[in-house]
Amino acid sequence: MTKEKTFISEARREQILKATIDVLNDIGYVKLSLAKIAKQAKISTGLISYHFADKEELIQHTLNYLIGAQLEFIEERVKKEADIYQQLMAYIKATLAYQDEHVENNVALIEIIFNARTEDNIPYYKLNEEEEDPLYLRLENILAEGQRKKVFSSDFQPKATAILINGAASESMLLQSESFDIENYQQELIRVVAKIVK
Amino acid sequence: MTKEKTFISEARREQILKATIDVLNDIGYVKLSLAKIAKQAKISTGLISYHFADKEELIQHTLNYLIGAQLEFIEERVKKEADIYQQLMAYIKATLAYQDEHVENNVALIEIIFNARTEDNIPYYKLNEEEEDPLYLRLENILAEGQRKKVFSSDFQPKATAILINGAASESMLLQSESFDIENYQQELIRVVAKIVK
DNA sequence: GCAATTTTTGATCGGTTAATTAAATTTTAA
DNA sequence: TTAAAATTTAATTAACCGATCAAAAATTGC
Repeated sequence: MTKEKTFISEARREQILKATIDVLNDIGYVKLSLAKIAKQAKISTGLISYHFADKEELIQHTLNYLIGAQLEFIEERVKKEADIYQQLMAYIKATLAYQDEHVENNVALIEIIFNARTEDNIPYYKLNEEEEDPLYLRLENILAEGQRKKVFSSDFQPKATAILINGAASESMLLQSESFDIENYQQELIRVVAKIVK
Repeated sequence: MTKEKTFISEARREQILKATIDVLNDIGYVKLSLAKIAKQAKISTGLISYHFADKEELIQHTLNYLIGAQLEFIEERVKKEADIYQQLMAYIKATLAYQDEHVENNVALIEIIFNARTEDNIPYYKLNEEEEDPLYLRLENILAEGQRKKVFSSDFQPKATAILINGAASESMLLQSESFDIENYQQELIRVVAKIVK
C-alpha cells in the first residue's frame, strides 16, 4: 500500500535508477554520489531524495532491478524449451548472452555486489546466494529434474554442478576483451556441460 | 635502486600492508582510510605517509603481495608433481585449498580488485587478466603440455578450458558458508575436469 | 479555472576524509 | 657521540557528500 506511487513518480524513479547504472559504469561505486546521479539524470539532487528515502534505498532498488532483469532474460529463454536438455543449454546460452548484450547491467551489478553492504556491514558478495539466488535454484532444478527424468546421468550432484556451471559461466563476465571469443567459449562450455550430464 | 630500503623500513611496510588486509576484511574498501589502517597497526597516520607515497601506492603493494602469495602457494604444490595429470589436479586442489585456508587474503583481494582503479579510472576487474595473469597462464600451460604429451585428449581448447576451470574454482571463493561443503565440491570439480581432459 | 497536491529546485548544513607538512622526539647505527 | 632515520603529534588545506528544507513550479482533480 505504501508503495502505490503515481505514474510520474514511477517513471522518475526508473529514470534515476537508470542514471545510477550509468554512473556506476562511468565512475564506479566508490565515487558514486547523489550529485553525480542527479547530473547524469539532469535533475536536481533534492529530487533524488524526494523519490528515495536515502542512498541505500536507491542502491537496493537498483540491485533488485538488475537481478530481476537478468533473471527475466534467462527465464524467458529457458521456458521456451520443452525438452529438459534444451532447457539446460538455453540456460547456459542465455547466461552468456546476457553478459554479452547487457554489459552495463553486469558492470553495475558487480559494482553494487562487491561494494554495498547490509546494515550489519556484511558485503553482499558474502551473503549465501546459492541458498536463495533464484538463478542458482533454477539451474539446480533443471539438473535435478533431468536426473529424475533419467535424461541426465545420475553421476553428478545437482548443487555442486550448478555452482560449477555458474562459476564457469560468470567468469566470462569479467573477460570482455577483443581477444576473448565469447562465441567459442560458449561452444566449449556447452560441450563440457554436455559431457558432464552425459 | 630507489627501492633499497632498510631492514626496519621493510618490516614496517609489511606491517602496514598486513594491517591493510585486516582493515579490508573488517570494513571493506569503501570505508578504508589511512586512519583506520594506522589504528589497526597501532601507529600514527603520518607514518604511513612516510613509508608509502600515497594511498594508491599502498593499495598497489597490497595487491601485488596478495597476488604473489596466492601464486606462490599454488606453484609450490604444482611443482611437487612430476606427472602432468597430477600437476593439473594439484593446481585445482591448491586453488581451492588457498581459498579455504586464506580467507582473509581472498577477501582483501576481492575488495581491491573490485574497487581499486588505475590512473585511467579503469577498474582492475576489467583489465584483461587472462592475457597476463600468471595463474591463468600456468593452468593453460599445464593443459597444453598435457595435450602435447598425449596424456590429455586433444578434444578441448587449453585457453577456454583454463577459463572454465578457473571460473568454477573461484566461484567457491564466494561461497564460504556452513552449508557449502568445499571438500565435496573439490571432489566434484576434479571428477568433472578428469572427464574433460579424459 | 482554481485550489490542493505533487513535483522540483537549489542553496545550505553538518559532517567526513585524504593528504601533506612542519616541528619535536626517539631510535638506530657507525 | 653524533648524524641519519624513524616516528609522533597536530595543524592545515581543500574537497566532497548526503540529507534537509523552504519556496517555486507544475500538475491534478474538481
